[in-house]
This record gives sequence, structure tokens and C-alpha cells, in this order.
Amino acid sequence: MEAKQRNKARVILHIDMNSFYASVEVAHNPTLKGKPVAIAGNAKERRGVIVTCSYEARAYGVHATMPVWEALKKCPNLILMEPNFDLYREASMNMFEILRQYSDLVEPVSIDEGYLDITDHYGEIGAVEYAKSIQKDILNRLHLPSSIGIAPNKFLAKTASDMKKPMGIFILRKRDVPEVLWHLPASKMHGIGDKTAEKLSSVGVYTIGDLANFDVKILTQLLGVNGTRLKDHANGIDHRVVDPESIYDFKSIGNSTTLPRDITNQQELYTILDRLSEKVASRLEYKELMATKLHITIRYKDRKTYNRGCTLENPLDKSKDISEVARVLFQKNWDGSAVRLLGVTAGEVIERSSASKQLDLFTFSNDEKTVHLEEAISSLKEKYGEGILQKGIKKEANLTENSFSKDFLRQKKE
DNA sequence: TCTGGGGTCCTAGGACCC
DNA sequence: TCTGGGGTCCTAGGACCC
Repeated sequence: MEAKQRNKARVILHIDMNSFYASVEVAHNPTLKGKPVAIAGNAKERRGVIVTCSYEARAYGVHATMPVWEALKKCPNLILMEPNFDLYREASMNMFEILRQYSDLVEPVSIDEGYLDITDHYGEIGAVEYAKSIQKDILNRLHLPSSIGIAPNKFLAKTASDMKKPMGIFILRKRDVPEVLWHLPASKMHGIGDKTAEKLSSVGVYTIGDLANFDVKILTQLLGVNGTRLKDHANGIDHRVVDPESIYDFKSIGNSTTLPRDITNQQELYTILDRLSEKVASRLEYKELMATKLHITIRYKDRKTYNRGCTLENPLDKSKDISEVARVLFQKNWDGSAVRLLGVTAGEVIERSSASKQLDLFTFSNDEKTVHLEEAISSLKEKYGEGILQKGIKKEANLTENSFSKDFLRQKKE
């Protein structure tokens, strides 16, 4: 272990696209270049907020999450655009395609940022030159600016990419952490939001340096497992690997919308739930997934927000089925007052191929079920071995709810 | 003018089983 | 006899990020 670490320290890059949506719009329409551009959801409606904006707009004091009316007050000649996600997704795919030419270990984090492990790739020219050529390549081929952080781990790389924007490259070594990070307020650290910063200041931790040197027991009492993690990060320690597969494990798919006005009419609300369910269903369909849980979100006029959900008997992906469950959940939980936002989320999604296996088991008669179960079980045994059978079954065919299958398994075990 | 929409991870408490 | 402890699943909700 020790020898291995001495051999070669990891070199991780974090690539962060600068004001991505706005930059893509400018790349797509060069006449926008040099102008204050902002992307706003519901740009024309009363609750529109700025999603992102160009650096020219930022110069006027416009920033993300600012209400549109306020942005227009600060910058009357602001060019407002509705988001064009198809365009952004395409640019994102092209960007990650370029990254993959520089390393096979690419982990997309969101539409506009990702990690690269270049340990085995930068070779003779060195990590910095390697990063520079990536940055140039993206700019030349896609006309999109980016910032890159270079570090021995993900946390430091992410922190570094934030240090120089736009078109920056910043190296953050572990040994630089005390000098570069420790004087900063703890709230500047990735992973520390308002609530955590408040908790930390209640025990006298104000800077990243305070955190780095604070008693880990007290931190754990205060923040749970996150306490150790944050303290490690403050000391420049982070062992997470760059995982190219992580984008494939989807956990949930949801759709929500703030209503153009507060609505109390049940029929209208149902119509909106149906529309949201349709969108969720079509995204499930596209990704060949099915939901095993369903949640709805209700936000009232006073902004109080409730999530209510249930575990589904059988996985669902059809719009009609989803909206049926959504309506039931809504009816069970709505207090009858004016609603500001509605959401529908498919949770614990599984691949359709494994879901159909499961459905098959339940649609046959009992005799046939036995045969199918036996088939399923023998293939699972092959895959997982005898000892892990029960777990394997759960994971693969999700049979836990069915007492018949439990009894069956018990018999099988004897 | 009043504050979007898409996610992930963690925790806590109750139900249930052995 | 009058009460333990461990484990898992489920739901709700908080915190955080982009």
C-alpha cells in the first residue's frame, strides 16, 4: 500500500465549463458575443429567475438565482433567453467526448462539469501542459471556455477549478492547503452550506483551518458521518476514485413545476399532475427504466414543501399508471389550500429488462411460477453463488414483497 | 414584482421479524 | 413470565449541489 502510494500520486482534473448555458448560446449564435446574455426559466413569467448568465451580464451585477425583474433593473439591455436543453445536452456530449480522448477515466458530474484521472496519461509533457491542451481543444473545437483544477484528489481538484475563472488553470497540491485554503471561511468549502456553517460556528469553527484542526469527535456529534469527511477535506484528504460508471446508476427521475399562479381547483391540479407524470414516463421510457417508488411534491402558497410517496407493488413506467398513483398520493395528502408547485418523481428506478423478469413471475399461475422461479434461481446461483442467494434474488428480481417466494426460498435452502 | 428545477446522500423513527 | 437486542424495510425530511 505504502509502496504503491510512493510509486505514483494520482493526478485528477476537474473541468468546469464557464457559464455553460450562456456560452453554448453564444457559440451557437456568434452575434451574441461580447453582449450581456442571460438564460432564465420562464423568462417572461412572473416567477422567472436567472439560471446562468455571461460574464458581460455579471459585470452589471446579474447572477444566477436572481429574479428576472431584478436582473432587468440592473441591466436593462440584458438579452434574455429561454433554456434550450437539447442544445446544451449536445454540447455537453461533445465536451465529454473530447475529454475521453485524454483519459478513459472520465466521470461526468453534471451537464457542465466532470473529473478526469490522468495519472497514466499525461506522460512526458506533464500534467499542466496536458490540462492546457484539453482546455484549448475544447475552446477551439466547441468555442466553449472552461476552467480546470489540477490536484491529487477530487475534492482539491474541484476546489482548484473554482479559483481561476474564466479560462483558468489552477494547481492545488496537498502541501499548499494550509496556505491557500485555511484562511477562507468554512462556508466557502464545497459541501458546507448555510446550515452546516451555522452549526460549525456554534462550536467556534469559522475558517477551513479551524475545521482542519478541530476535534473529530465533536464534529461527528455535530454532523454525523459528514463530520469526518469535512475535516478530511479541510486537510486535503479525499480517497474517492474517479468512476466512469457512476452516471449509469440513476436513482430517481422527477419533474416539477412552479405554477403560473397559485391554484386551488382540484381538477386543474390533476391536469398538471397528469402532465408531469407524462414527462416522467417519457424520460423513463427513453432511459429504459421503471419506477419502484413514486413521490409527489406539494409546495403551498407559504412555500412550505411536502414530499409524500409510496413503494409500488409492481414497477411502473406508463404515463397512465404513474398519474393514477400520483393522483391518489395527492388526494391523500393535499390540505385543500392554494398550491404553488407540484412535482412527480419516480424513485429507486430499475432497468426495464430486470423489471420484466420480475413481472413475469407474477403473471403466471402458481405452477408456472414455480418453474420460472426455479429458472431464475438457478441463473442467480450461477451469478452470485449459494450463500448470497437471498440477496441476489432481492437485487435482481425484487421478490421480497412476495411471501410465496420467501417460503419458496426457505424450502430451497433446506 | 419575492425567490427554479433537477438531483444525491444521510438520518431518524416506526413496524416488523427473529 | 412481563421483557432484550439486532437487523431490515419503509417513509419523511433535512442538507447540499449545480
